[in-house]
Amino acid sequence: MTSKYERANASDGQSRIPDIVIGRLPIYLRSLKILLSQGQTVTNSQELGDRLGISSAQIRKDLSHFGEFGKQGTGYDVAYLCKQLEKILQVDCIWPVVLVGAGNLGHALASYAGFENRGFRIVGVFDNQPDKIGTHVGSLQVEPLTQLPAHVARHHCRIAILAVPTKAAQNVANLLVEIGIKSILCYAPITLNLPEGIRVEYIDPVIHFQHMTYYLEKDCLKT
Amino acid sequence: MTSKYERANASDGQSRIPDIVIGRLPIYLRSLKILLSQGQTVTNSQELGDRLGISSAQIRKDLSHFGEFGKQGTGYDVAYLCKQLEKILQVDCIWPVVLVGAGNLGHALASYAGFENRGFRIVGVFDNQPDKIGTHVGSLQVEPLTQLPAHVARHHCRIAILAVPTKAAQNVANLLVEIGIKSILCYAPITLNLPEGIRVEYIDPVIHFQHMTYYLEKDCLKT
DNA sequence: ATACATTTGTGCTAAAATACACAATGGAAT
DNA sequence: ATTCCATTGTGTATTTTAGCACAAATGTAT
Ligand SMILES: NC(=O)c1ccc[n+]([C@@H]2O[C@H](COP(=O)([O-])OP(=O)(O)OC[C@H]3O[C@@H](n4cnc5c(N)ncnc54)[C@H](O)[C@@H]3O)[C@@H](O)[C@H]2O)c1
Ligand SMILES: NC(=O)c1ccc[n+]([C@@H]2O[C@H](COP(=O)([O-])OP(=O)(O)OC[C@H]3O[C@@H](n4cnc5c(N)ncnc54)[C@H](O)[C@@H]3O)[C@@H](O)[C@H]2O)c1
Repeated sequence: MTSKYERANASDGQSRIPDIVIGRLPIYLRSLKILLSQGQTVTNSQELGDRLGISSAQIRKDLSHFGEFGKQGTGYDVAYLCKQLEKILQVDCIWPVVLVGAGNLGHALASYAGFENRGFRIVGVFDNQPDKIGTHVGSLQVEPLTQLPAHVARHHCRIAILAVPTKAAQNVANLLVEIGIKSILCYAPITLNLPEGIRVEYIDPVIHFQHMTYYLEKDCLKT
Repeated sequence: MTSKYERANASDGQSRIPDIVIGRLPIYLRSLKILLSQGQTVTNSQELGDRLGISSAQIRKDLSHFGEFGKQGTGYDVAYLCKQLEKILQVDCIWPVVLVGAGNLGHALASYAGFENRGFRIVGVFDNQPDKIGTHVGSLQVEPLTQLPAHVARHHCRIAILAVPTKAAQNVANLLVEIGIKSILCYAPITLNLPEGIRVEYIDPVIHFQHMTYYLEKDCLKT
């Protein structure tokens, strides 16, 4: 579905940076931006690691894939490292995102104010139920699914949020791919089957719960 | 060969099963339950792997940590493997969960019907804003935060969902730990600092988006 | 009964990820 | 100017994770 290594290291055309490293960068960025908002100007791999529960060596090695951002003896300039990470992740801009499914979850997402200052904006909300269409969610109005292709084309959307019922998810995902979406954040509790080159990430709280319960002392309600 | 399995706690130095293996079991279970609901009685590691984008060997090896569940030449009985995975993950029961934060996201979660048949039930919703208290979310009524400790004790809750604003998240998390919560699913975009032994899992859609954009052709709005 | 087709469970190998440890560097103090 | 200290960036070692490949088991067809 998604090849793990797609982008070359800037300094070496051959080498690829492990996806697991890329996956940690947004965590670093999130923490750095909190430091920045608190007025801290300098940090170091130890401090950042302590905050995140990651070893300092891990952080240094991850960053070293992309360049030298720190100063020996001092650490990292918070604002500078933020900027660099935003550039690496390509979030030094605002990506337009379409949201499909204007149900309970869709409403929460559409009215969420925390996307914009981290690089994303929901530019359209779509549903196939007549009674949903025209209703307001956040600052947007729900549009019919038939408008989705034109909307994606007009806004050059490459990212979609899938917040439809499980039974509709695969079909809607197929449609999204057909009209040019490259990355899907899927909230439906199902693994989608999509062509190579389409990246799908999943959010399913129950997966997290079931992971947690493995480690808990059993003390739950009998069924 | 080892038909017994042990809980992989931190103290369990000898025979602990890698956390990454535990993390895949809920994915297997989710897929198996879909097969089951479609009436399929038998599957095999190849089919399951194809559906999930995981190698068949990986699946067999993961399962082999816990026992022998398959039949050579045939594969796995879907219902039986489901039952076994539910037992291993300790979701052959219903875990009571408390939800803190009755905002947009809290509403979506509280009214979500998909928890119960996968082992979880939200038994209380809490908020500290007077205007939220008493309002209905799903089938529950929002209670004041002051009621939380008694509620957790009464229901023997060990799991909490944290859906409060970022700036309140750490404080509320500290409270949750004090009153006996062992596992937290945190929706606030922040890494919590909590004592050893408390498990926290995070859901932050922006982390997923920023991971995706690394691999996308840059074609987003300039800021 | 025998041959054949499948698929598991697993010992071993390969690859990936993480941790260690330290030379090199920059800044502060004396 | 020199010493001292903190911290980076990275070569190497260790640990963890994934993949390979096949004997053993099971069912089916002849
Ligand atoms: N609500 C939650 O907190 C929550 C939690 C976990 C997972 N989920 C998952 O997220 C998804 C959405 O959940 P929800 O609670 O918002 O459900 P919902 O039923 O409230 O909303 C689903 C929306 O999708 C629309 N829809 C249905 N078929 C469609 C189609 N073919 N094309 C476009 N729109 C379509 C419906 O009209 C509805 O508005 C579900 O898959 C659910 O399992 C939700
Ligand atoms: N809405 C989304 O789709 C979405 C998406 C991503 C992340 N999040 C995150 O999830 C969290 C909740 O988001 P939301 O959109 O529901 O926000 P919200 O503002 O709608 O709701 C937050 C709720 O928490 C309550 N609250 C505040 N302080 C509290 C405290 N100390 N104790 C108890 N309750 C308290 C508020 O009264 C409010 O009801 C936030 O951290 C947000 O960043 C939300």
